[in-house]
Amino acid sequence: MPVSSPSSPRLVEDVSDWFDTHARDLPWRRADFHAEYGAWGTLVSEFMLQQTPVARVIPHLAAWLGRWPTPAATAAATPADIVQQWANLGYPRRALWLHRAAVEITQRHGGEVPRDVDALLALSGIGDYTARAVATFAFGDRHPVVDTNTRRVMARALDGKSQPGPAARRDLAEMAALLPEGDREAAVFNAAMMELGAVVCTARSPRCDQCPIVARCAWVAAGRPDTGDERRRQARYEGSDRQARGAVLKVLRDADGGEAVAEAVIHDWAGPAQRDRAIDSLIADGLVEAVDGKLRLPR
DNA sequence: TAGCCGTGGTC
DNA sequence: TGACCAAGGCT
Repeated sequence: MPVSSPSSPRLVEDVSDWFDTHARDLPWRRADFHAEYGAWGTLVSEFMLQQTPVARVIPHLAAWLGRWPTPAATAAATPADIVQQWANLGYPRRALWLHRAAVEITQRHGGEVPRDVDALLALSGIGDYTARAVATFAFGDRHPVVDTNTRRVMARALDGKSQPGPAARRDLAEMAALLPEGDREAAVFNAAMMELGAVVCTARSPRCDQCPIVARCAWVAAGRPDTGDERRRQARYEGSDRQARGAVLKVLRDADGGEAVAEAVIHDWAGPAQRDRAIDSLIADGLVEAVDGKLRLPR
């Protein structure tokens, strides 16, 4: 007898059925998106979705793929163009990693996004989540795809906890044990768990009255207790080096030719020490170049 | 592995 | 208002 989902077959079925009727109509879920951009489109969307909300990604994704529809086209762009086009999506190192991944795909894989998870993991900026997301959603293969939404749903429904613990390799095994047998069914279930966590089983104020598995949720059965939160808390952003880096980069993105004198990136809230620290770290990351006392986006 | 890395919306 | 949160990954 196939072990499709030993502990909760109905849970898998109900989440998948709910997804069939409630899935949001997102660009990267449309057939014409896959027909036009293939696995590269999926890969780019997943890069942008790393820690950036769906609503902010959508318009940037269309513009990006319209400009650079293939790995080869992306690889041929300059880092300056890449960082500029990334605009305010945040975490601009991701833009550089995406560019690097495009170069690697062009060099190692003949310009075709690899299907193998290990080959995907070997690309810049691709980790456990993105590698399996591409293999599953672009190629239809059967892998556990675990993001923060999936981990929260599992923590609540299966473990009776209000929030998931810190991300761990064990999450992949837990999700793998739930996956239905068929490739197609597994892909749907992966997407369904993410969707449920994103729109119903949310971090704050979950909509349990709209949940397809509320009747089998361990956390609800326990009375929705606050079981604590072991996740790391984000460092304060206001006044941080991250904010200083963001401010410096914004000046360069907005500057004519992506170039500005160092003095022009001073900010009232950042002293010269923090400014220099931000600039140095941006240079170390390859996001900024210093030439003749001027700063510019990398060429 | 813990700390770090943007930006803007939400409550 | 400020803390929390977001389809993570790298070092």
